[in-house]
Amino acid sequence: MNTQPLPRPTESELEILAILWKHGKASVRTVHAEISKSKPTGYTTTLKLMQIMYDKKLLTRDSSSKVHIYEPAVSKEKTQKQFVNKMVNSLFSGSPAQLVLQALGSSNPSREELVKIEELLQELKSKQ
Amino acid sequence: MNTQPLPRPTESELEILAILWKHGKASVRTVHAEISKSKPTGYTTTLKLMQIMYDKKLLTRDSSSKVHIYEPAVSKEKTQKQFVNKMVNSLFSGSPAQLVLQALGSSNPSREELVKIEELLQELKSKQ
DNA sequence: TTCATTTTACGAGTAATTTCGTACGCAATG
DNA sequence: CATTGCGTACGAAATTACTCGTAAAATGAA
Repeated sequence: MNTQPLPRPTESELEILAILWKHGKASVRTVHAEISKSKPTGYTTTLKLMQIMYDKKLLTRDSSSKVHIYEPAVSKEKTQKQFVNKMVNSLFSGSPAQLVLQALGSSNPSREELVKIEELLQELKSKQ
Repeated sequence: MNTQPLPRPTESELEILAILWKHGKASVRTVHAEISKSKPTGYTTTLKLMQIMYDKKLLTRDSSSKVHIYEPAVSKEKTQKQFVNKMVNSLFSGSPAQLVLQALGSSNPSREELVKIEELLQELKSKQ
């Protein structure tokens, strides 16, 4: 039970999630250090954002010691799906294949990736 | 040469663009009628949004008659690219192929679409 | 214990997006 | 020519997202 859909993360929240998906767990300090590599921002800004994400249940945290340790409460895969769906609906008339064509067209996939895609393609074909 | 990148459309602006891409040209009345099928909203809300989009140069308009006729000033394809890029960067570590795998995985493409994707795939392979 | 440092909590300001009320113009109808 | 209906313009409120200053609690070193 209890699988109500969490709100879609905002743009800034996504940056934080990306870092936490990479690290697994981290303190605000760590996340902020990482973020400020690419964009200048105050420590308390990152803190506040992570607190909001905690309230929204996008993150969990261990507050048993002074330094709270945060962890993503949503998986990268689920979140990717959420955004892909949204995009397919709003920009690709509900057709994922159209998105695939667009994404493939503007990419330079390695041979390895091409092979993976082909495999998946064969599998889908056989299921039809 | 005046090809400065236009701002990414917001979520509501995207709904309007979607309708205009379908219709080619349309009045506020027409767009609003279409939008209010799916979500209740005031006429002047749609009007204001379209005026803002006009100011931002996302739309052009013919105001020679009383009823202004609006038209998209950005192509569907360019806009799709813009959003796909953004998404690839923020959620797929910059790898379009990862996005493709995700999108393919959660889709039920028709045989015809599968074939199109395969063709593109072969083309990419040969180019390598 | 006292002091400096690190961290969280909280309130509030700013900015962007969305919403809508109101005014006003114009044209058709009586 | 008044009235009604339909359109645009515009200002501003409401909502959401982002930013930061300040205060207070916890920690640990002198």
